[in-house]
Amino acid sequence: MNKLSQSYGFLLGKVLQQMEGKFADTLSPFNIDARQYGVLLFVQDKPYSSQKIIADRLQIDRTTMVTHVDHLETLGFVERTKNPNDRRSYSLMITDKGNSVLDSCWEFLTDTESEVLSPLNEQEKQLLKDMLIKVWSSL
Amino acid sequence: MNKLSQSYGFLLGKVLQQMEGKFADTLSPFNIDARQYGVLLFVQDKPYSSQKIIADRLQIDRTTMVTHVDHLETLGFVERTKNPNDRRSYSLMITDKGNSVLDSCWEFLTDTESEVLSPLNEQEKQLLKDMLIKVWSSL
DNA sequence: CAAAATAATCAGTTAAACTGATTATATAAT
DNA sequence: ATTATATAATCAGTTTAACTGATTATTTTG
Repeated sequence: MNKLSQSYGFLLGKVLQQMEGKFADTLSPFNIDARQYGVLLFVQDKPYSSQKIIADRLQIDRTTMVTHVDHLETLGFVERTKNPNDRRSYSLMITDKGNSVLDSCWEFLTDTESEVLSPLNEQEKQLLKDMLIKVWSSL
Repeated sequence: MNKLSQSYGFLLGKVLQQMEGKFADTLSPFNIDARQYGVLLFVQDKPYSSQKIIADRLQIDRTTMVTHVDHLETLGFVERTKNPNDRRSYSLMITDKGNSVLDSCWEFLTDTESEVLSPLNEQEKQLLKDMLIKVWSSL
């Protein structure tokens, strides 16, 4: 076994590359990518969030967030309303259409994850998730 | 805990994003990125490989591989020589300079990985590596 | 009230990977 | 042996995603 295929960066990247390709199969019919799906999930979970909040939590560039939200708004998946307590920012809300897209895709996306991680048993998958959450929480 | 921060795709992506940012600090003084470092590691491990072989093994697009190798060759880190058994392909060889770049960076890169994964203990890190290798091997 | 900070946006740039076509060489089929 | 097919590498041009730096509107601080 060589250095490259022992390195975390390489391994994480290749596993992710595989997943993202398959995610795209599910999401492209809805004209969004995995990051936009993530933003939509965030807005569903934390309604009234501002773009700044989402950008910070998801570590997405502020200007990139603008284009993501523009896109989701154009598709009618989220709505921007001015936050009355701070009119510089928007309160984002997911729409019924947005909710239905999340629902339509969720099972396919988790199936994709399971498919890619199929060499692992249930216990290992849970362990992997726990470890990744532990690491992500510390960032 | 919400759906997003429970999803493997999201978690893998964010952990990787963190690592790649730090890898860049180590590698940019040498004017290469993590993928080019990976190609260089591959060539060190499997000398005489063709671009096609590397592209297949590392799942990198063939034309992207051309630019990676162009770049590494320009920097004097690899050499292209025509394979006498199949003059369509090159045999790539790492140079002394290439070896020395690999050596100079390796410790910093593995330290970066450890730093990002620092919430995990040694046993967990090994377990994570084993699981990622298991998944990657199946792809 | 004036100055500094913040949220969102915009125009323009950079960077990475991809598409499709081309050249040189090798392999397979008749 | 000759023709047709396949392969490795390359090139020009496109696409895509994210980033930089400046601007506007609004809020907070001094």
